[in-house]
This record gives sequence, structure tokens and C-alpha cells, in this order.
Amino acid sequence: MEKYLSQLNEAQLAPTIQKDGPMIVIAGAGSGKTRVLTYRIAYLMNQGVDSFNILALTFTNKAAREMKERIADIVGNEAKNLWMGTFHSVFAKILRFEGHHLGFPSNFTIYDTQDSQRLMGSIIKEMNLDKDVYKTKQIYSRISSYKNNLITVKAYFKNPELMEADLMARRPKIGEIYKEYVDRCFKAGAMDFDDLLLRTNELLTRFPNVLAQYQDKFRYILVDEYQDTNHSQYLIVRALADRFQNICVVGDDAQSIYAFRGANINNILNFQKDYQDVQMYRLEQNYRSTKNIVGAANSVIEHNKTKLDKVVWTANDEGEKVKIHRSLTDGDEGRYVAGTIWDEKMNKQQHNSDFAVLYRTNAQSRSIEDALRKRDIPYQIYGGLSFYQRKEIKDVTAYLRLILNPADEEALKRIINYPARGIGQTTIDRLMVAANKYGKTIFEILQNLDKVSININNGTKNKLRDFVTLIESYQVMNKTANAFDLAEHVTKSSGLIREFNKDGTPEGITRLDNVQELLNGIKDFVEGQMELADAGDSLAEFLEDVALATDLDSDKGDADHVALMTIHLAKGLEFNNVFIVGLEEDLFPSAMSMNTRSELEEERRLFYVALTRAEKQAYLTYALSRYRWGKLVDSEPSRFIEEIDDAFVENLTPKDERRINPMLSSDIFGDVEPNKIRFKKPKELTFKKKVGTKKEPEKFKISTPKNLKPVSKTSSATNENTNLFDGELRVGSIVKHMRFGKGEVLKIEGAGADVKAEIKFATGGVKKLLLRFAKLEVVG
DNA sequence: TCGGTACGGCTTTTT
DNA sequence: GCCGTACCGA
Repeated sequence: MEKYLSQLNEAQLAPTIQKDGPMIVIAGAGSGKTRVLTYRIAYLMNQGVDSFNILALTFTNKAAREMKERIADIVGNEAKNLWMGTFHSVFAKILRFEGHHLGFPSNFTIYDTQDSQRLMGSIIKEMNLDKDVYKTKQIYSRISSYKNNLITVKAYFKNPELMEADLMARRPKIGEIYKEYVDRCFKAGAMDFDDLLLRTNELLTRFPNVLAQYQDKFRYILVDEYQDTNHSQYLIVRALADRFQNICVVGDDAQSIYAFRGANINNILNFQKDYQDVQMYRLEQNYRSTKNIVGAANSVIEHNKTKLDKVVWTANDEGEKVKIHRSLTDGDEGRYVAGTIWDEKMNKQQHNSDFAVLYRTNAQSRSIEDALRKRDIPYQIYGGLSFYQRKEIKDVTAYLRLILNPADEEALKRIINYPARGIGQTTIDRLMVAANKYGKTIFEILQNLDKVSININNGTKNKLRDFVTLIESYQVMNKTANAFDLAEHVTKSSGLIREFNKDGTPEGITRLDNVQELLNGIKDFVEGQMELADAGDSLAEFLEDVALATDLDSDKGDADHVALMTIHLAKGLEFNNVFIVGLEEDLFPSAMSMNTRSELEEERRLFYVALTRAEKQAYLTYALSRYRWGKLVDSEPSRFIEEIDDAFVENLTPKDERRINPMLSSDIFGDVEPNKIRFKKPKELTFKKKVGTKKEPEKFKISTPKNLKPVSKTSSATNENTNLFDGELRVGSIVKHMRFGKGEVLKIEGAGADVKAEIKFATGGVKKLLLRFAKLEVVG
């Protein structure tokens, strides 16, 4: 143990070896906070604390996994009894044991965001509310924030201010939606992400003996990333730590980036008021980055008003300056990134895994991917649509969920007619009405079709009976078979495999591969479980993992690839070289986060997080125009670039580079030979034009080739005989020569000076054409 | 009931 | 530019 402690500097050592009492560690980026946490846990165990009495809470599964491994390196097998995991996974585990107090079965389902939103959407529909006023996503996030602030349905209806606010927003029915949603989840034996915290709070408040039991168990509590805890999490931690007060929280207010999810930065700012005799430690020496990177990051965060006093410094080398590069388009930006990685690998013998590309939104990954692929640079996208959120995977797991918990309404609705078995929406609606009437679940109604009065014809009833028989046969199998055998049987006998096989398209093949990968995953899981003595219900535990998994799919061993991810996901990671792309106003900072000072400050902290991921070199890139929602829009450099002290940056963009006229520079056909193009059938060419500020586009139709001529909606098409059009598109004084054939779709849309055109070739290719003009005139 | 397609909305960020 | 939904025709 001493050997390990000697690896810590003085500032790190102090919090590591303070055994008892409340303490807070304010840890700057790269200052070794994970090291303090892991060594502290090891130290506690070394001091005779039973690992059974330690609870360590993290924000991601990955962080938990890594920390556990590092602790195991020091203390060995002892680490096995540690309770370490994300808030959600730890409290899900507790709720499995104790949920019965609240009326939940131990096999409750965990609804992911998709399930929750689907349920909320159908509730809104059932209540006959205007879906444009009650937008599912908005209502979901509103209710989610109630939950994170412990505003239950009851509390909501007792709070005139909240109701008033929703009334003012012309959404007076939110309370009713909320109530129905909670009831339906309860009936379905399901909890959403927020419930895992909210219900834990309810459990600990309403059942003092349960609270006492866990207070006694968790004598030492450690919380990582404390700046990102929300109110609900804060209360749980405070309740659990109340008896022994051995609580150690670690965080960095400068890295608080989850306010949108309800994280409350005051939790860390006010920690000292919550406990008595709090010891405060600061870790300010950065071991990760060069002086230039630390300097740049410090100079940016300096612009924030709300922050704790802290000076991050480093004894590392000066290093290279932070490089800034401007591109014309997002495509160019991607090519710059790929080209630079290519050069660096060549010149400095670096690995792919030495590079990361970080962006604000997932949608930005596309242009980077394209460029990396062109250069054959291996990459891995982290996050985005998780493996377990893919349609085919959700389909399979829906079957598994239903087997385990037949009350699971969302799972049932998902698969009752998938693969198609002739059970339509009308039937499902009637089933739901009946379920409501009898106070039963839909599955219970299905099991008792003969005993309820329901307007469903006999043919359909038989189909429903077949479905019930199918699920029941799986349930029987689940009693004896392991999760893998069951899952494999389900995919085959349910017709899912056949369904994915049916079309033979590349997408279908990918789906099959994904299902196979899922089965492999289940197999691994089952085998891993058999090694554990207390192997419980493998299916249940697998499904729980799936529901709370995020980065599992991305964990493909130590393969050498460039990492692509959002900045949020990059928190806690480090890379030799970091590209931060899309540094443009409205993108980063996001247009949606500039309404208040605190939102903007959160964006700035996000930028700070991004910069401090870099060890040796940071590149900041932005583009002058970028495709957003399929449209090319102009953008200007992010204010964050300006905010960096000049001393730490180097601008790589040549001064004489000017914006060129995209009309003149665009290449209509690129590498496609026009005369080799063949078309299936003639199609009309259409383009839309926005008139004035009106949203309604004025529609024109252009008949197929020979004569490219704008005609009004009501006019008829003309010549369709020629195979190849050869003509001119005249835009103001600019004349563009064009050749293209019958059946190509030329789409032109946009307003005034900003028009995008696109030609889809029958061969599958798409060419984009950029037009900038005030007046559009097409001549034959 | 189903399958195809046209249209509209959307993009913050995650457990 | 993509995805999910709504609508239409069979």
C-alpha cells in the first residue's frame, strides 16, 4: 500500500488518507482525481474497512468499471464486494430488493427514454390533446425535471405556481398527463430513469427502517463528479450519509456540464453548508496537459462569473500552441482533420488512438467520418444511437422484457404485431380500453379473452390467442433455460429472424448481424455470470444492464482507432491530440443555450472540458458554412475562439483566404460522367422557392429535360422524349451549362440568395449544387 | 390491415 | 438529410 501512496503528491495524499468525516475535493482538470478516489478506497480497505460497507457512485458505467479494475490491481479480490456504479444502476439494484415496499415487483422493467416518450405520446393521443401544443419531447422533459426536483404528481397539484406556469404556457393538462403517465408506469411494473432516483427517495423517506439498514451498510460513501448531481441524487446521498457522515465528494465546478439534465451546481458550491466540519481539499496541479493547453483553458474559463477560486497550473512542458483552422465547409473541415491525422501519424509515428475528434452535437460526426473513411483511417464513434437503442435490438429485447414482465405495456405494444400477425391498431386500442375498464393489464385481458366483453372478431381473437400461447411458452422455457438459449429460441421462433431476412437488403443483413451480436452479448453475459456464486436470474440482470448501458457497445477492446464523440461523452477521458470541431456561433455555443448567462457559462465550461482533454496538442476548427438540416448555412467563428488568450494560440488559416463564390466553385457532376447516366423513368423536376418571409414555399414544377422551363403548379409538363438534357441554367448574369438525363431528380429549394440544388442520379449518386442569387430564371 | 410514400420536424448534450 | 408519422390506395 505504501508503495501506491508514494505515487501521490502532497495535495493528493491528504484527502486520500483522511479516513473519516465529510470532505470535499475540488479537483481541477487532469489533477488526478480518479487516482485519489481509487487510492482512497484502497486505503480505507487497507485500514480495515470492510468493502461491503463502501459505496462509490460514478456517472458512467465506464468510470465505474475502470475504477473497479484499478482498485482490484491494488487490493485484489477484496474489491468484489464494493458497491460501485452509476447512481442509476446502484439504486436500481436497491429497488430490486426493496421495491416491494412501494408496490413494485422485483422484476420491474426499466423504461428507457424511447419507451417513456412512446408512452407519453400515446397518453397525449388518448387524451385527444393537440400534439402540436403538447409536444411529446417537451412534455417528457418537463415531467422529467419535475421528477428530478422531487415534485411528485401530488406535489405538483399542491403547487399553484407550477400549475400557473403551465397554464400560462397554454398547457394546462400537463398535470393530468403526468398523473396518467405515473399510473401507467406503475401498472406496467416499470420505472423510467428518473424513477430510479425518485422512487429511491420515496423508499428512504417513507420507510425509516430501510433507510437505517442502508445507512448502516454504507458507512463510507464516495461520489465522483459531484458537480453533476441533481436534486434527487443529492437528497439520496445526504440521507445515506447522514448517520456516519463519512462522505467524500469529488468534483470540479468548472466541469459542470449537465445542468440541462437537472444537475445543480449549487450542490458542490454549498457542500460545506450541508455537513459539519467539512474538510476541503484542492487539487490544482495538472499532470495531463502542456502549459499552452492549460493556459488556453484557463483563459477561457476566466470569462465565467460563477466559479470557485481555483488556479490550475502545470509543471509540464510548454508544448505546441493550440492550433486554429478555418475551413470553407464542414466537408473541408473533415478533410482537414483527416489530413492532419494522416500527416501526424506519418511524421510522428502516432497511433490512431492518440487522436480524438470532439463535437457539440452527434450530427456533426458525419462529415468527419466521411473524410476518415476516404483516407482509410480507422475510427470509432462513441455514443449517438446506442447499440441497444437500435430498432432490431429493441424488438428482441421487447420479447425478453415481456417474458419477464407481462405487464410491460410498451414491450407488448411493440411486438404484439411485429412481425406482422394481423393485429392492427384498432384491435390494440380496444384491448387498451378493456384493460382500463377491468383494471387489468393488456396481457391479462389477452389471457382472458373469453371472459371479457370486447368487440373483437373471432379471427382476430384466434391470432391474439396464438400470441399469448407463444409468449407463455417462452415463459415456461425461461424457468429452466438460460438467457442465451431462450433469446436464441425467441429470435428464431417469433419470426424476427425471418422478418430481418426477408428483404435481403444490406440493411437487413446489418440487422441480422446486430441480432447475432446481441445473442453473443447475452452468451458472454451468461457465461460471466456462471462464474459468480450468486448468479441470479440471468435474463433479468441482462435486461437491467441493457437498460442502463450506454457505452458498452463502444467498448471494443483496445483496437487502434480514432475516437469520435460528443464533448459530454469525453469528460474524464484524455488523448494526445484533440480536435474540437464546429467552433461556430449557434453550434458551439449552441443556439439553444444562449438565452441566459448561466446557459452560456455552461457552454463555456463544456469548451473548457473539451480543451482539457488534450495532453499534447489541441486543434480548434470552424467552417464558414455548414450543412444543417440538409441546408447550407453560413456561420461565424465561435466567441470561445476569441476568448482564448493569444499567447497560447496559433492561427493556421492563411490570411489571403477569401470566401469564394460557391456558385462558381460548385461542381455539378464531379466525377460522374453525365453521358453514362441512365434513368429508369422520367420524373418531374420540382423546386420550391420561399416567398418573402413566408414559410409556405411557392411550388414550381419543371418538366423533364430538353426544355428546362419553370411552370406554375397548374401548368402541364412538356417534352419527355429526350434521354439527355443539354442546356443552360441561367441565374442572374451567371450561366451554368448543365447536362443531365431523364429521370434524374433535380431539387432546388431555398430562399432568395440561398438556394440549394441537388441532383439525384438513378445510379444512386447525389450531387449537390449551390446557388446564390436573388432571381432564378431557367432557360431552355 | 398493410405497404408504400410524402411530408414535416428536427438537432443540443445523457443516465 | 434522416426519421417517424400520417395518409392513401389495395
